[in-house]
Amino acid sequence: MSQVDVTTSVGYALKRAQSALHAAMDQRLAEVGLSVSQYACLTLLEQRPGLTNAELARGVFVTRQATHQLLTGLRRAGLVDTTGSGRDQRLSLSRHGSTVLTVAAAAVRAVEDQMLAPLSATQRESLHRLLSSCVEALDPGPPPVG
Amino acid sequence: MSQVDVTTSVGYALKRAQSALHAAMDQRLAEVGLSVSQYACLTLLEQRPGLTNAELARGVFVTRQATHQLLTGLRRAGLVDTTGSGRDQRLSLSRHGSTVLTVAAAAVRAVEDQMLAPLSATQRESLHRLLSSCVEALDPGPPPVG
DNA sequence: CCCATGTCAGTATTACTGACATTG
DNA sequence: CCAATGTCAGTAGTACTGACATGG
Repeated sequence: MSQVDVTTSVGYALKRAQSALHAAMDQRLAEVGLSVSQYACLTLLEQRPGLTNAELARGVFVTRQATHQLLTGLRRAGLVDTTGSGRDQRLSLSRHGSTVLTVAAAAVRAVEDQMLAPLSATQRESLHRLLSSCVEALDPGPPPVG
Repeated sequence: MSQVDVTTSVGYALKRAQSALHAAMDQRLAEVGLSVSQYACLTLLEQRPGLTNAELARGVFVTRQATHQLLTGLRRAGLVDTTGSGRDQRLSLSRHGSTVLTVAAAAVRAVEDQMLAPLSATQRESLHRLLSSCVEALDPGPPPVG
């Protein structure tokens, strides 16, 4: 009687969908040796090579300390290269990193395809547009990375 | 060039939306002294009074150990009552718990309303339906609590 | 001098696995 | 006996805040 019905709540459906997606991604990415967070970093670095750690952090919405230790693992695995020194250390995928990301991205795409399988192309676009509206309504901030 | 474009990916939009929603809920619920997880437990207990801890755990998709410590906090705060003993301990909201949940639910509803503000009633139903399809496509398991 | 950054360290939170007694 | 449960304990993974040196 507290005015929130789980079977009707869009928020609940949203949580369930994201949770299922994350779980599926986590499972598939584990086969490539990546966590979801690591995958997110690699994806951003591929699309925007030359980011600094701080910029990367802003791009994935965590602190620079969090990405710092993420990157420690990625560097140790030889997936990410650092060029430059001092305050201005630029990040980019190594050759190996690109290869791994290609495999990982294929796995992620497979999961996403499974999720969207019951939807038509029009419905997929609708979903994307509706979700984007929701994000903007909650967070009027700037989505892209500087 | 790894076939995943962040600006097009439904999965990314989904993650962003849920993340924004969770953050907003977390902030509002903190004013009532609840975490999102605790709120989820209270909501389920209101709709299905008499659940055991193990059933509650299945309902919120975590282990019974996780809900056990969640409940420790909720009991200490006087929000949840336990009746019965042994293996069959039934849970329910206390009078105070109901009151708190009412306030919390109002806060959550406000957040959800903000999120859905740019959407028409028809669009909200669409979004809910599309998300439900996604969940089912990823996880053909049974959603409800036994 | 100032601000952003890289980095090290510690802390908090959370859910997990393991283990065990109990109960129906 | 067995399966499920409540419970205690330890572990892991993650992101956080604090602090400090550096560099432009």
